[in-house]
This record gives sequence, C-alpha cells and structure tokens, in this order.
Amino acid sequence: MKERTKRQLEIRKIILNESVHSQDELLVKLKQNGFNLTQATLSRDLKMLQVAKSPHPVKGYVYSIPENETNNRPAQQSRINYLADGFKDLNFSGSLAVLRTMPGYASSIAAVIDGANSWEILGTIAGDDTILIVQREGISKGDLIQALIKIMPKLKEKL
Amino acid sequence: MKERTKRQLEIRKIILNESVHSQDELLVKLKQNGFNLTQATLSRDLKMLQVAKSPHPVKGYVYSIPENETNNRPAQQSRINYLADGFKDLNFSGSLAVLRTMPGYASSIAAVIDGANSWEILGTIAGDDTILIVQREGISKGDLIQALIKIMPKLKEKL
DNA sequence: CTTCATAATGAATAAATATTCATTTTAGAT
DNA sequence: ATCTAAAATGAATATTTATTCATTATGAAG
Repeated sequence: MKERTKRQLEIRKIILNESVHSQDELLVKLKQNGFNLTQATLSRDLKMLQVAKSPHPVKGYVYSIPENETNNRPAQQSRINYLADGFKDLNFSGSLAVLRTMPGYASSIAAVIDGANSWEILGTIAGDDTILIVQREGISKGDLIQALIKIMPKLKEKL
Repeated sequence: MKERTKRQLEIRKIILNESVHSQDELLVKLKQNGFNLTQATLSRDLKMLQVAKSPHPVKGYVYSIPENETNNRPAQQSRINYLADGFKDLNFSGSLAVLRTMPGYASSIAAVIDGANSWEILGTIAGDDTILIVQREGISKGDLIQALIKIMPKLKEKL
C-alpha cells in the first residue's frame, strides 16, 4: 500500500479515537507510530480527508471526521430499509466486493451506496442483480461491512 | 435583544445560507449588515456557536454549523415517532412555548427535546402533560417550530 | 446615583494552519 | 536501465485564527 494511504488511514484512526487539538499534536502522534512528515503535508492530508476543526464546549478545538450526511436523513431511511430487503449476499475478492441482490434491485441499492459517499468506497458498478464495489486501498472486509451497515442499517441483520 | 445575540443570529444565518471561507470574509459581510466588530470578537463568536471550519472538495475551506447529532440516530427514531403521538398542541407566550401532551408523555418528550440540544432551545421543564420550553432570545415562533420538527419529524403532521 | 463585579470587546500578538516554490520521489513509457 | 511527466513532500512563508492583556460597557446591589 502507498505510504500516503497508510498514513491517512492512521490519521483517520487517531482522529476517530482520541481528541486532537492541533496539527502539531497530531504530528507527534504520527511520528510515534513511525510516520515521518511535516506540518505542511499533514495539512494537505487533513484537507483530503475533509477533517474539520471544530470548537467543542469542553475540549476546546478538536479535529473531527465528517459524518456522511446523505445516509442519516430520516426521510430517506424507510426507502433505504425497503431496498435493503433486496440484498442477497456479499463476497470479497481482492479490493473488490461483489454484492448480489434480488433481480432489479442492484441499481437502486448502488445509487444509495454511491450517494452515501463513503470514504471506504471508491465507486460501484451495478447490473441487474449484482453490484461491484471497489474499495479504497487498505480497507479490510470488516471495514467495508461496517461502512455498508452505516449506509443501510438493516443489513446488519443479514451479514 | 442584546447586541451580541443579534450578531450571533446573523452569523448563523450567513453561514447557513452562503459559503464563507475565512473570518475576514465573514467580517465584511457582517459590517455590510451594520455590525461592527473585530476578528477577535468574531473568533469568539464562532467558538460559542461551535462553527467548524471544514475542507470542502470543491469550495476549499468552508465554515459550517454543526448538525445536532443526537436527533438523527436511526435507532432512536422509532421511539421518538412513538412519543410524538402523545403530542397535543403548542402555544406561545413571549419567549416561552407551552407544549401539551397526553397524560404521562411530557417528561419523555421533554427528554427527547433536551437531548437534541437545539441551539434555539435553552431548556425545558416538564410536568405530567405539559412542557414549558424556554426559547433563546430572538427566536421566532417559526424557528422554534422548525427546531421541534427537526427533533421529532412526525410533529410536522400535527402542527 | 455610585460602587462593585462581571461580561464584552479591541489592539496587538502568539499560535496554528495553508500555500508557494523548489526538490525529490514515483510510476510509466521507451 | 533511462527518460519523462506527474505526484508527493519539505522548508520557508503567507495567511488565518486564537488568545492575552488592557479597557470599556453592563448590570446588580447598596
């Protein structure tokens, strides 16, 4: 895996799990984990990852990964639940995942997945009952499954 | 209404409606609307309002108001919908709103409202079938109603 | 109406972050 | 392997943002 990709995965992990208050602070944590870079590069990484700096009532300023907004709009939720019923199974091959659905469901489900704009998913191609999901480099099966569940909660019961 | 409150309302409105890329830019817009202040004060205002600066794929860096996270968790949604059924009516008096419910519902609904942590709502007091909602200064009836709908979408049908 | 305390603010400055520009690395193409 | 174009990076710097410190408003209590 490319160095920068590895690094950005690590940045993501750190930001999700602890409170970071400045780029320099994050820089130190990254160096402890064996990544060598400067603040300039970190600033670029954060921009790519769309990491926001937000004021927090008690913690001061913290960095945070953006929520996918598309998926948790209540209005869409019931339609998404309905679509999830069309899900059959999910299998992996390298950085590809193959999601099979009941006939006719694939393109709608793919649209939902695309719309969610998950960081883990680079893109999808859908036929009539099959969706090819291209994962981001370095993403594990588990990660992808979690991402899909986030998009379609109902899938949890089926995976 | 206090000057600072008015100003922060305006800041909120601007950020929700247009793309702002720096505090200085926002400062100019505020001055055009008759507010006089320095970047220092603006920085403090943004901290109070919990306005985040986030990288945006095409727009560069943009300021944004945080979503209330509590209210759009799918898991809670069905319970909230259930509770919304207990709603009777809503009336206003000054900066107070009085929300009446079916017997026994008030405290649960109030808990939901409190949990949403809406910027528009300073706090609530609940009895058995009545909730007193204290609004933030400068909030209109319409604003409060919108806020409540955001917390309990089902209310839309009842208001 | 004073006095006292607290909150709000600005000017200056410190601190943090983004970008520019030059250099190095990487990945193909020959 | 060598060349070339594109991508990635660091050092220095420009820009932006937060805070400090001093001052001014605001409001409560006498």
